[in-house]
Amino acid sequence: MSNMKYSRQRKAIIDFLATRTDHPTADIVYINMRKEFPKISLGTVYRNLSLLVEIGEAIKVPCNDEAEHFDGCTLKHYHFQCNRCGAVLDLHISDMDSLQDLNKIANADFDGNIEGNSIFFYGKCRNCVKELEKKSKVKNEDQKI
Amino acid sequence: MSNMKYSRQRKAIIDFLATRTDHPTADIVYINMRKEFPKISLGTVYRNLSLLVEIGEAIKVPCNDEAEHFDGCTLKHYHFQCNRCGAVLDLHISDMDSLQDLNKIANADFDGNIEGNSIFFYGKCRNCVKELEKKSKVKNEDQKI
DNA sequence: CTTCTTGCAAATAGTTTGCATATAG
DNA sequence: CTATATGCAAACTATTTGCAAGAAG
Repeated sequence: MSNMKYSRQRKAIIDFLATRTDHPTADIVYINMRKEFPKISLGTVYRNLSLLVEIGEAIKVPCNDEAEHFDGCTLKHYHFQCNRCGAVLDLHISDMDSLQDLNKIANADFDGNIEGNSIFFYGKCRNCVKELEKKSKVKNEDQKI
Repeated sequence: MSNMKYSRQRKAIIDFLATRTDHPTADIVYINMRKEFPKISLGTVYRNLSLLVEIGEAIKVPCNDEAEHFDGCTLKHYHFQCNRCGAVLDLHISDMDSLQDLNKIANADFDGNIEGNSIFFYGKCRNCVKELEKKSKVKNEDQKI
């Protein structure tokens, strides 16, 4: 990994991920890169994203979507996906203590070695909660996302 | 969903899922169905699997694999994936109390509505732990999975 | 110069779908 | 009979890869 050369495309992808909190898919990254590099290819985007994951500058967010989501923030945190609009959001839990022993608890009944876990929350995001409130008040209005 | 007709293929898929604890992918189901129905198509397998998921007779196991894994056991339990051999196993946690308040804890700092979570554990399964022990004793032996 | 990176296009893996035929009710 | 299910093949989506040309060190 030390044999990595600088590339403007990679730099742009890193910068882009840093500005986003919504964990874009490779395709979203691609679309945005094309503004600056009209001829960039999806292959380049994928190659760089997995390279960044390999060297720890990004993580793949495990969520139950068809497509992989990428996160430029590698600090430990949890993720949430809205099952109405599909947005993937960060979740910062202040009371982490409750989660500390999760692996230990799970290992108690498991014949093997548990090394980690990934927790994924789902529900309705703030916007969708609002939308739904509106809809229940004005029932004859069409659904707008 | 009440307009569902009986089919021998669907029955066989349900029975097959019930006998397996390792959460097969659609492809594995397909391969096994071909023993009884040599001309069954992957399309039929996929159609039935998603139908079963819809009516709650099976669940999609959320794991970070390329392919979807299906589980015939719809009772609440957790999953584990071995990051050496890729096996997906069930995890039965007896001390569930610790997990009860997870949504509540997460919701405390979240602007929206958390409805559920999925926890996925990873590490080394029993077999791989054994294999690795063997390897560290007999270092000149090749890796056998 | 040598190695890494890119753009392009073709390949791949998993899954879905249109359609004519077969089967259940 | 009528509606649902099947087999088959083609379509589709996300991702990966081979290769010749371009940029970095």
